[in-house]
Amino acid sequence: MSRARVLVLNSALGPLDYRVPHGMTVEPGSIVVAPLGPRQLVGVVWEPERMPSDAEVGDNRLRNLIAVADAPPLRDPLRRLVEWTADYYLAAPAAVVRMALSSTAALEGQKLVVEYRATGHVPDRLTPQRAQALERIGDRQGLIRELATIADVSDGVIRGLVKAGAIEGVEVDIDSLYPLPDPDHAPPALSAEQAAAADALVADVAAHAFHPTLLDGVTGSGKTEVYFEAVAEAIRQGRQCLVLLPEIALTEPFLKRFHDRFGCEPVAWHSGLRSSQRRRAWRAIASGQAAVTVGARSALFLPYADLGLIVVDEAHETSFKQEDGVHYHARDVAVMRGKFEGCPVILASATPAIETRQQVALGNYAELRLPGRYGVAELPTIEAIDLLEQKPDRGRWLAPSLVKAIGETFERGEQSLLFLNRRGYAPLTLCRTCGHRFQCPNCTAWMVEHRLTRRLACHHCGHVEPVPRACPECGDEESLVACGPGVERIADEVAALFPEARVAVVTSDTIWSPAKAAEFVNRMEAGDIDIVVGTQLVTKGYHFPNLTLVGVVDADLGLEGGDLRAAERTFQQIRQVSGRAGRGEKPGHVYIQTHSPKAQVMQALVTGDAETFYAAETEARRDAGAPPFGRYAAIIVSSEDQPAAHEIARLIGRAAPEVEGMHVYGPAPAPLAMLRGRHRYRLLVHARRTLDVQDVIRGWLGALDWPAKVRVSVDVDPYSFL
DNA sequence: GCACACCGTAGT
DNA sequence: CTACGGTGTGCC
Repeated sequence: MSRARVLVLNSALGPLDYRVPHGMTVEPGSIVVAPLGPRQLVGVVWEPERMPSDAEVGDNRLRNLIAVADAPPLRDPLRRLVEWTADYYLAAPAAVVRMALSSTAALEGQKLVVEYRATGHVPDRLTPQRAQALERIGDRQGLIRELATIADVSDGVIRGLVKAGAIEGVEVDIDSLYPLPDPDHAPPALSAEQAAAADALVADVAAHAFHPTLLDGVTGSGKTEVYFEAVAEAIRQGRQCLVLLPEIALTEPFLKRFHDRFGCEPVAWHSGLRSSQRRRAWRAIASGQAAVTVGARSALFLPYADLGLIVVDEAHETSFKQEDGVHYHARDVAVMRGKFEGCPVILASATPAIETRQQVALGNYAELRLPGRYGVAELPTIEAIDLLEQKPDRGRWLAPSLVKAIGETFERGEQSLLFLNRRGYAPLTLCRTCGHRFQCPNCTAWMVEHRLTRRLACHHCGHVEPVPRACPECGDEESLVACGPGVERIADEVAALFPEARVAVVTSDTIWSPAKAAEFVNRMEAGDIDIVVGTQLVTKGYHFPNLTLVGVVDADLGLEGGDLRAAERTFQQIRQVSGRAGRGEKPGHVYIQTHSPKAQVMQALVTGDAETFYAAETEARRDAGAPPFGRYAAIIVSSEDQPAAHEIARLIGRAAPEVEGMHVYGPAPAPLAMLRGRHRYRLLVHARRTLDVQDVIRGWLGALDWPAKVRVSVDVDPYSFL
């Protein structure tokens, strides 16, 4: 009798064994449908020795597999990646497999749809509508609805023509093919530096071997053009490429640049896809038809048929770290995928993470540097504005010299960008009379006022409520005041200062789809916007030659909270947004508003001396035993029932094993003590780099038990300390 | 994660 | 005795 071990898509369950019925064949990686109780679940066949089950189930208790999906089996490298990810991030293998099978519609097999086209036969009764339809349709083919639109007639006319034999139906695959990018469509003229870097990357692609490279170039140095040459080489070899971007908003400008270089768009993968688009992309990726896929981090686990190159663009971005579900870091998992697939991995960044630079220092990653800006563009001048010296008026946030610079830029007909990493109008609303503060009912967080939507919103759980006229505490009317600035408030200030200027607010609230991003890019390029006020969304990827001024409204914002990467993140973010200035022929200027212009980060930004900053930051990390010289893991205990969460957190704390080279802090209430209605406690594990913390935590938590209402999640290599 | 069994209690 | 919600457990 033939049995199969199956990872069913249920995170609460380990691998389950099934009987393979007569006439069915499966192999490791086969995607199958399995019965589970009264239900049917999708699962993946796995090697039993790689996925041990805790209790062997006898042959007589096995149920039959129901079906094998009409999709290629998950290949070895992907299965090894799933195992590694589950192991490293202490996640259920099923939760990781789920990311690979992220389109249920794709598993339903090939689907045909009937399209219609002219037969050449002229019908006996040729009415004017029929004649018009046949003429406009020509040799085009499509659904009846589409043909009717093309011909500008009702679908009744088309149906009549089908009946009369002038149009016939043909069955075609519902998933139309993606166009093949042409590696020689429009090769750019590369500088000598760029060409040298491109050559090295092309050689790596040709070598068909795992080889991670940090492509380190200042903003505007033409990193994209360089790695596009490696992409072109992979296309020539008929192998697939994956380009990871940190957020959906960046896909739009990327698609455009890709189209310019390769003559068509790549396959896009992100959370905004409709299920039919998702299905089409998934099947094209699995069959090998998709030559180049660009996507958010979730594209990393897709079942590429033959992956020849992985690029992680803006590789330092912290948004590559997934904060819920499986807490993986896409940059690190990308390197592992390259290792299992045996293909090169390019990490492109103007401000690489210290972790990545350390890998270079250790000789694990190669490095290619692009020190100069491409073409005529010069790096912008950078100046700090001391907010203690140049105090904006009460209720204002822009210092006089920045206002003056914005005015001059506007006069010259050039564009300005003001960066503030805070959505909405004001981060806190309170009552002047009684001091009441608006707090989210589900989270330990203030409600943020959004004037565009006239709502108070919680940025953690999405709870929204209308802004009341009167204080809910004391009933006073007109007593509510907004405290602190958000981008909307800065936009108001700018509009008041420069009434003729056209101001755009760019945040995830206004740019929530690739189409919205495209619209913004078009308006910027057409010169329909004079001043942009935006969050981190505008700090990277965009290339606007007429944008010459960047103002950082509050450079100190990211330094609050004492996160171990705060200084590094501030440096990266401001450096990145500075890079938006002066990318064309006109020189760029950057003003950084800060309360501590003497601080090391600010000095590094002003002088442009990245090396000194990185060296000091690296030493500080080494002294503290912080990553990459030591490791952290966070254990988060949460429950709607606060005493239960507290009790289990204490239980876990008491059970902490004594391990040489490891220290456990807490439990303590998490900084976000309540999130989405769940009370949270945190423990922080700090360990020596060489210690297998995952193994220790597995043993530690594995010996404990807690009620189902309490959730315990582990965040290995945490980026968020909330 | 979900379906279903099991339990207690309010309501008849 | 039933109707309902809350909790617990197996699923191969």
